[in-house]
Parts: sequence; structure tokens; C-alpha cells
Amino acid sequence: MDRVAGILTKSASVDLVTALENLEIPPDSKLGDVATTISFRLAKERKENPTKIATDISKKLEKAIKREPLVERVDVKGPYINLFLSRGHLADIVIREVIRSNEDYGKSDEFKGQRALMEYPAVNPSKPWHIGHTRNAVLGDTLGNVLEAAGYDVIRTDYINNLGLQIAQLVWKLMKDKSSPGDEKYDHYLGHLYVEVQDAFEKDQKVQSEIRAVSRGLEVLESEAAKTSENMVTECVKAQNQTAYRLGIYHDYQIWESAIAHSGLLEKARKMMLECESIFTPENGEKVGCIVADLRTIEEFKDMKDPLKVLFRSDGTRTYTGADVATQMWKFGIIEDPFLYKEFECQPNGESVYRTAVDGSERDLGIVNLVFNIIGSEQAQPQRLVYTVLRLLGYNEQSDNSHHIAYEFVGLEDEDFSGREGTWIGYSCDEVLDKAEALAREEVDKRNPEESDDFKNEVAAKVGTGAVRYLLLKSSPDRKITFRWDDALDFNGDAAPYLQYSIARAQRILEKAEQVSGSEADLKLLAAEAEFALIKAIARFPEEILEVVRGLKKETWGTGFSSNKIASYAYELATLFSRFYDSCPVLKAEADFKAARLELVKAFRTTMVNCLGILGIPVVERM
RNA sequence: GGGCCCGUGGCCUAGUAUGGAUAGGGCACUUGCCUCCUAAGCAAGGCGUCCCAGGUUCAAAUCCUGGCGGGCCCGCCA
Repeated sequence: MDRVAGILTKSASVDLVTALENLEIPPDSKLGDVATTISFRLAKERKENPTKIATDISKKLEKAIKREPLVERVDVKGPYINLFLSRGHLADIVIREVIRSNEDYGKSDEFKGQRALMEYPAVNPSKPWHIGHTRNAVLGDTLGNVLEAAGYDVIRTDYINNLGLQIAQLVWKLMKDKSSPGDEKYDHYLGHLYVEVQDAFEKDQKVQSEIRAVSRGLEVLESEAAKTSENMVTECVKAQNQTAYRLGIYHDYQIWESAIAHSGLLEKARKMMLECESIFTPENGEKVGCIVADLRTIEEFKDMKDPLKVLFRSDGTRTYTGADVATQMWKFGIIEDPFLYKEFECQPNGESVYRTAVDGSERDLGIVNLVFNIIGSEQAQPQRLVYTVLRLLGYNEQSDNSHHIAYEFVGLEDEDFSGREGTWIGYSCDEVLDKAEALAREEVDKRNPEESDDFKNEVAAKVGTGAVRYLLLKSSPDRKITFRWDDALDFNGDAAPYLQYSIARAQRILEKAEQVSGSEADLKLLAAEAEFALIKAIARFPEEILEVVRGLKKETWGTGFSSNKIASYAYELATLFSRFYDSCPVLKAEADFKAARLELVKAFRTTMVNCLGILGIPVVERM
């Protein structure tokens, strides 16, 4: 693209940026490989007929391409100027580049030096992840991978709210009943228990007051409630992490709410807030004694029912908004890190995840430029409010660099998931993964009856988790997903197994081939339609990733993360490989072609493996 | 009352930021292809008022205005 833009610059006498902006890929490759619509733009400026301009430019281009071996031919169709690339030449450039970069193909250093802190999925430690939480986690994890590929340093954090009402209810129940999970996975056990507690809580005033007492006890370090909670939450988070690990999701830090309460963070934040002109304590009215942010002067909040947003209640406790502001200040290092950390557990990827704890030690998280909070889109307004308060406090840059990665919920045909009502039962992430795995296992069995159980189980697990991740990534995050088993368990067509299968096929070819070194192959032979289409797609990969990162722009509803673009790129790449696979035999081709095609297969495999790496979809070499 | 998101063949969905060539996929349906590198595949076929109405433009699924339908948000709650 860059090279084509270069010659266009000279021939159409426009600057490079303009040239690049007006380049596109034609709707049909028969029309050309690259096209420019520059004539429309110039027509407007010069008030001339665009077709005439296109003809003029193409004449100059004809001459220019004589010195550019990559471009073979220029073709004018009305106002469109279409360029045809030299297939062999492109093959040579692209495949050499992929082989040279290998596992780094697709990475760039465009954002080198930037550090991002992410928070996801922040599921209450009182239940198992359901498929909606899983969307959050998978989006967060994938965004982290994308950022890293673009050169970012990424800190992945999770938030553990171990002081909420839900926890108090469960602690109350555990202290009262002494029931035990038995064989049940701990997070599932709590999730079921939670549904039971709701009944008692809603019907019985006495239970409500007891639970309120437990709730107060949670903040007192040595209380029985706090100890029970500590054990319960630890077990639950461990159980939830087992689910995360199945999906290949790992974290660096867990921020526990109880640690925030004992860290002094809130007090520091309160002090800083009170120094700000727009944050004050009303002396009369219904919010007397609270600490409020005055949003009356801010256009987007002035129509709130009451534009005085409470950050600290009249009894001195923080509201969620107040806590969110304080945490956001911590994330950016506006408030010096007050936390102590200790290892929570060692993850299957070999890295430890640390949690905040009163008996931990200091750690240096370093400076963070950007913060990404992965949160459902229903929290768009509260998130903007937090970022607005940062601005009121004078931290404009941090406010601008605060991103709410918003996504819509996953629901069922006719209802949403609710922890309280237990509608998630049957749709927990574990259950969905189990079903996907079981079905994958059947399919693997059909195809590889003579393989070992270990092999079958391993492949089934990879296919199952891949399918679930892909399902959640392929829809644009601003779309609601209606969960249907038929979709989740459809392994044909636009689904992860298709992507994994393409690698398995490439892998088989390479395994069966005798070793051929890259230098011997004449890559210019790769000029068949299917080869050329595949090569063009491979060439686009680094740019596809960067486009997604550049597209992370703040909108009113949140920052859009186009996970679906990467998913559909992967699908397109797999499709083009399948067509190549069908129309261009590799192993049975003549020696010259075989050597060249083997290099193309390698380049494809590298690109696809790297792309699946970003999507977090496991690579399967045989299936 | 104010704000946000979504609306594209029977179902799901890309494309909307930055207007551009015949609206691209998948599922389901019909047909053909395994003596040939794995058929979780490939090839071919039918299926469309791009929610509606105006407007801007040489050009609108895309931009603007006004509607309609669905979802969500506007607490000292959590």
C-alpha cells in the first residue's frame, strides 16, 4: 500500500497522506488489486470531470510503474483507477517478510513505550462466571493481546469485590448453616446458595438486619465474618480462575475491595477531592453532609435528576462512584500506590497472580498512560461520570486516557441472566465449555478413532474453548448476543474449528513434505488466483491489527473495540487457505511449484497461528 | 423529561468512523465433488423495501432531520 501510494503521490501531484486516504481494495479482485478514488476528490477541487482526471493520472502512472516492479498494470474504469500488482513479486516480498518475522509477524512497535492497565472481568466472588461474564473476560483478554501486539506494555488486573451485599448474604448463610460444597465446584456451590439466600432475605426482616450486621463485620479485620469471608472468597476466586484458565485468561493483579478499605486510598482521594472547587459538602438541602461533585456546568450531565453526584455519603462512607474515582486515581498513579501485595496463586502459564493484602509487601507497578475498564455498556454514564470527576480534579490527560470498553450483554431468547433469580443456571461458562468440549470430543473421535484418549481430550478441550471464545469475539461488542446452543455448538462455517482446521491441514502438508529450504524456492512462481488471494490476505495481517488499535477511540457510549474485525480477518484468511488447498496441490505439484507452495503454506501457518494467538484460540495441529 | 446502543434475505451477521463500482459472510435449504496433502472442507444455486419518511450529494446501508420498533441508563441502591 505504501509503495503504491508513493507512486500515486507523484503522478497525481497530491501528498502521501491524501494518496493513502484515497486508496482502497476494489470490491472484486477482477477489477484490480488496489484502486484509487482520488479522481473524485480532485474533481471537486478542480471542478473537472472525474473520468477525465482519472485518465490523465493513469497516463502518468503508466510511466511511473515502469520503475516500480511491484505494480504491473494500470487500468482505468470510468473515474476509478485500478492497479494490478505483479503476483510473483508480491509473493516474494510477503513470504520473505513472514518467514523473517516468524512469531513476530503481525507485531509492531507503533505504540512502543506506552503502558496500559486493564481491568476485567470483575465478577463478584459469589458465583460462577456465566456466559455474559465470559464475554467480558474474553474481550478484555483479547484487547490485551492486541495492545501487546501493537507494542504496548499491558498490566492485567481484576477487581474482587469481597465487601458487597452478596458476600454478606453468603457469609451469613455459611456462618449459620455450615453446609459444605461436597463435590461441587466452589463457585457453583456459592451460586446456588446465593439463590437460596434471596428467598430468606426478601421475606424476613430479621434476616435482613442480621445480614446488615455481617456486612459491617466484613470491614473489621479480626471479625468472624471477615475470616469466613476471606476463606470463602479465596476459594471462590480460585474456582473462578479455573474457568479463566480453561479459556487461557490470566492476570497480573487482583485488587480486593477489602484491601482498598484498609489502604488509606479513600481518605487520600477524599482529601484531594475536597481541594477541588466543584466538589464540596452542601450545607443544606437533602444532600447535606455528603461530599458531592457539582455537575451542573457540564453539558452532558446537567439534565440528571440531581446533578450533584454523591461521592461520599453523609455518614462518611464512599459510594460506588466515589470508590471508582479513587481507584481510577490509583490506576494512573495520581495517588501513590497504597497497596501491599502477595501471591494469590501460580497460574498454569507459569506466572504468578498477585492480590492486594494487608500482610503483603510493596510492588512497583510503574507508570501507566492508559486505563481500560472492560464493563457492560449499561454503565456508560457512570463511567463517563468517573472520568469527568477526574477532569474536575484537574487530571485532564488521565481523563482523556480513561477508556470504558463497553459491550452489550449476553442473554437468552426471552430473558437475561440474573444471579439473584438463578437464570444463569445451565449457562455458566463451565457448563457451556463442558458441552462444547463433549461435542468436540465426539467429532474428534469420529475422525481419529485410533488415537489415545489423552489426544482426544486435549484436542476436544482446545476446540471447545476456541469455539466459545470465537463466538464471543465475532460479534461487534455493541451488539447483544442471544445465546443459543445451536450457534455455540455449530462447528461448521464461521466458527473457531474452521480456523483451527485450516492450521491442521497446513500442518499435515508440512509434516509430509521433505525439508525444503526457503532459499531454493522460487517464490515468483506463486501466481495462481488462489495463491495470489491468499498472499494478499497474509500481507494485510499487520495492518489489520493496527487498524483495530487505532480504532480505539472514545465515543459517548464507550471506547469501541472491534474484536469482530480480527475474528473476520481470521475467517477470511482460513477461507482463502481452504480455496488454495483445494485448487493448488502442494505435495503432488512439480518440484519447483512444490517448493514455492510449501513456503506459502508455512507463511500461512505462521500468520494464522499468530492471529489465533491474539484471539486466544488454541492452535490444534491435528484434529 | 433527558441521554446511549441496536434495526441489513427465514435466522445470525459484516460493511456505517473517513459516502464511491454488482450490499459481503455464515446457519438452514437445493445440487455436484473424498482411488487425490484431513469433507470440521470445496464448487454451484435460490433467498434483499439495507426499519420508515424527508433532506444533502455527481453518488447514501453509510451523512443530516423527523418518526417507528427493541434494549439500556439517568439513586446517599449495589
